[in-house]
Amino acid sequence: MKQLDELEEMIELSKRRGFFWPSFSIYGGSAGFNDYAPLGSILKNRIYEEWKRAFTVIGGIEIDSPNITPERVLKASGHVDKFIDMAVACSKCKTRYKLENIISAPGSSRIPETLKEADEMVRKGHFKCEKCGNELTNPYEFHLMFQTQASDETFYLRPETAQGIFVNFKLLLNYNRGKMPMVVYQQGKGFRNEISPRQGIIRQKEFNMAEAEVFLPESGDDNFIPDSNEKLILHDMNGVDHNISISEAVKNHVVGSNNHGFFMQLIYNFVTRIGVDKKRLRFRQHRKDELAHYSKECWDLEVNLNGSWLEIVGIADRGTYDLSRHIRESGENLYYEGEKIARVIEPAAGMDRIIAALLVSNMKRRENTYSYMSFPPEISPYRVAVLPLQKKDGLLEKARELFEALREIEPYTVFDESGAIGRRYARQDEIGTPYCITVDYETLERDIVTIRERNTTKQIKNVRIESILNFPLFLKNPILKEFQN
RNA sequence: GCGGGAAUAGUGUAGUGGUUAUCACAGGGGCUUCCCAAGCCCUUAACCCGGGUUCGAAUCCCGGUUUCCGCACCA
Repeated sequence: MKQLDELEEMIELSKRRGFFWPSFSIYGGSAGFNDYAPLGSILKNRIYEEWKRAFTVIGGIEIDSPNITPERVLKASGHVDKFIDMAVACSKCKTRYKLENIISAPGSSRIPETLKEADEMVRKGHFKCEKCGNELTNPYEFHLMFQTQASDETFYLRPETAQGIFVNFKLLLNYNRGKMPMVVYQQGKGFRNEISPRQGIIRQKEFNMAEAEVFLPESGDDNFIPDSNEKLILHDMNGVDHNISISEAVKNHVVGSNNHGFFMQLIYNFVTRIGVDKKRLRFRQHRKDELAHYSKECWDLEVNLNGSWLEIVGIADRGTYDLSRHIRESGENLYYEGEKIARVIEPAAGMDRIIAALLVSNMKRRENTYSYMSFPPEISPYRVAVLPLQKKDGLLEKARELFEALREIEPYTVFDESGAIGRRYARQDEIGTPYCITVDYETLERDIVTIRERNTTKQIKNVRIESILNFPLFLKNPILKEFQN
């Protein structure tokens, strides 16, 4: 078998065991789309639960708004103008240029609004291809948002979930009885017409995101204060690495505000809590020239995969950009306390990339070369497996009886009777099931079983069945604490 | 989007014009063992799609799709 890199290995495992796979494959597939398979679907839900938890414990509230968004909304947000690029390709050497970059050269004019206008400007400008010197002609539009029509109105599939929150600001603030700061989060799909989707779930045309809009009072910086002393790597806009805690980073003005720092910390805690390897993480600050049209300061949480850095969460300071725009375009009162406009910090997570990071982080290999997934038990798709030591002598029936009972308190329980016991442990290891319960001859005699832990392969013998079934949450069972010693 | 490789069971692969399409792992069944993918037997399962060349195509040619690597793009 050829040597796979860690990403290829993860993709291979995902297809084989059922975390995710390419969509529509019986019809030849379609680039940039993937299905979450059965295990991946559970995993994704688990991660969303943790995301919700992280924001709910600080008082956040959740909404769920449509994917299909009227043009007016995205016009106001700036996406319609910023997301439809015009480009020119060199007819000789095929090099492509963004029209914006070519025209906006020396002291020149505004950006054209229509294709006709662009064509005219390109003709007059006599722009030359930088590579081969050929003259550039025939600009074309490049849509980064998917467009659709309904009853003569133009809609787009949303490129981010954020706007669904901004347009609801007034209703949300009213719901929140006027209280600021206000934290609103949303999970859902986002859509971008990527030119070249790559690497499974890492770059897709339709993807899962989770965003939170943190609405802050106009002034002050004491609403949320980071308080962790854990040192992280902060790679600033000048390319300098700071190995300091976020609290220190705020004091040293590496990070712009306490509020911003707090949410960087919250995101870091969330991502590491679900099991992404700390050693693979760093924060990287956006340079001025790469900031989004709405953003003043932005820190990406990046994960190291295959030796290169990949953005998994962005924490952006959007300032008052979005609310101001919607106030202007809609004419609605999106102020608080009269004339004040809330400032916004936005953590925006790419859930699919987090899942990729999680899978790669947890793929472990034993000395005997067999592999296991070291997910935290709360995150593992299945929490426990029930295995008869063999099928004969009533063990199968006894095990099934335990399985049926256990499933009532822990639905994510697997039953596996086929093949040798070692093979079944290995099977559960590969999908990350943290505990296996084995039913053997002593179970028949004395109602006791053996529990085996995934990461260590250690076993606890002589566990009474009733002491398993008496706990409403299997993972909270004190018996499992023994594995921690 | 461009350029170059590639596409064969669930996964990884062998196969340079005529094969019953190779092998391993995984899966299912059985025997054996009875706590870590052991062994033996049986078994399920594949040539990306569409055209063309040819008596004959998994194999050669063209187009498409997907995928990988570069370039570009990534608000």
